[in-house]
Amino acid sequence: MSMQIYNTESGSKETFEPRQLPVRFYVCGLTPKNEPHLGHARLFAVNDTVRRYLEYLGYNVTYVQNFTDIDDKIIAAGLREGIPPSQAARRYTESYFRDMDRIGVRRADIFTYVTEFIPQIIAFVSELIEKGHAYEVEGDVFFSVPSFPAYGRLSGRDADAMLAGARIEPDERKHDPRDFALWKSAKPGEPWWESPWGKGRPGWHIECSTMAKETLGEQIDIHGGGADLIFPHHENEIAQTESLTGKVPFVRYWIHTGMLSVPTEEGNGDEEKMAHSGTFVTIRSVLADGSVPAPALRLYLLGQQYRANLVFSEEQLRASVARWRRWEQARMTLLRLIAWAESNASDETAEPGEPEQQLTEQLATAKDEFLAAMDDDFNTSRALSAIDEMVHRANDYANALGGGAASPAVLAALRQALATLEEVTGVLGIALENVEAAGSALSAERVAEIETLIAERDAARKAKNWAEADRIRKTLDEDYHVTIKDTPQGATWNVHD
RNA sequence: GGCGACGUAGCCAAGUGGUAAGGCAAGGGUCUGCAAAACCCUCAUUCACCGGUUCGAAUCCGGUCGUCGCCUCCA
Repeated sequence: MSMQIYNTESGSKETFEPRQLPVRFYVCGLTPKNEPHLGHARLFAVNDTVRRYLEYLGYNVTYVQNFTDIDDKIIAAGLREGIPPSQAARRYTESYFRDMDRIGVRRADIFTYVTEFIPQIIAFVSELIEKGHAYEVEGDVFFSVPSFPAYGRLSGRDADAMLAGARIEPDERKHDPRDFALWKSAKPGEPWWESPWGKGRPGWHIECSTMAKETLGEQIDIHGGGADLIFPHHENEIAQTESLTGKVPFVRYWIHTGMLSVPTEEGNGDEEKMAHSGTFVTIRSVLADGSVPAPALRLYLLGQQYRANLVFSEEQLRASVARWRRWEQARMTLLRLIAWAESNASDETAEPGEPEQQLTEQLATAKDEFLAAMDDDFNTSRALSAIDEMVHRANDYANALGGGAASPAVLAALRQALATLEEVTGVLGIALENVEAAGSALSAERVAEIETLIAERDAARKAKNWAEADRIRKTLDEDYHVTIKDTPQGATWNVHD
């Protein structure tokens, strides 16, 4: 079964066949005008997962993402904070990297900034004018929608619908109400660049057409973005690029991620799309108190098929934290058992026993399901279930292991289970250790103290001095925030909140 | 008003013709000196509602109700 991708343009799943290698993948990034919110987190986590899966399948991928670092909202952000627009853009670009690093979104191969492509944008616009697809009016340049008959192909809108539904008064300088700005003349006090049409700056839309062409070429394989960009942004990108190059299609697969909304404060069951009317929950705020490890947030965001709209829910976020902790614990258990098996090796037969064979088969079946789910338009919800199954089976196997010595077959089975678990979670970009918690790691002295106490407790337990054993456990719990787990292979511990 | 999507258990969510995955929550049990974690069992005769097609539908068709997104800055 080959991989299927739902293409917005056709409205159906299509077999993925890249035009050429590397796969050319462009994602509409954000306008750095504020702290990134959960909607951004979802968008970039989803596209990062698509990228990781393509690479997992063996494709080389060139992944490009832009920052629209000049825009009305950035100018407003600069005014709001009393800093130049460029500085506001830089500040929130840094916020983007900070937050995305935390939730495991890998850096793009190429990040493009609109302000670094002004000459190319001007050249693009000039050529559109020469080819009769654009016209200048008083320092502004507009794209002529009627010059591009295929307009509306992506969003499924016809001209009548677009005109009938228009809620804003069209600029009367436009030849057609649907025409949109390619270049905007500068108003007093705004940043500007020199152009053949006077001082001004790029309109929204043209930057993506230009930067995609400059970095990936005239035709690309995958273009991602939020579902709210289908119209007009992506419709306009198609019009600009195809009018310029004459090559169709500009994009082979359009991938649009569903919107994330938050319940309104009234609590009446209504919800509002994130970033609409200024309503948004920042990534930073969700991760602030440490109760939601960053990988668990990513797990939450991948919990639904990416095209569906998602209503943010604290309760579901907590459910994802619990799920992630179970995975994390399973990994810890495997690591612990592998260490134990390595130091307690027996020279028994290397023939795998019934439990080992069973575990191996169960994990292979679950992995097949994982791959089938990902092949089916990146159905991460299904894929997560497959990982649950792996964790489940690994824990089951671990529970059945006794003390004593481990045969080579046991060690091999444990290593195989760990490798499988890390492989599939790696494809989804979900780390199985809380790197941020590890950053506040205990000192060596502290660890030594803890291990001394554990040794004392073991001695007390061997002597069946339960009162002393419990006293030590209580000390560890309250003074060291350490939870003890007794296993057939010895006591283990971990730090809790 | 136009375009599109959706409506599955207490919550979230897979499932596009063959008899309802998974997670969280809840209840019971196993293991344990007691715990913790894990594991086992239970938890939708039913998929918004009404008709229709079919041997058979959550899945297809028609209608009704409801929700959401886009059409305007947005990821």
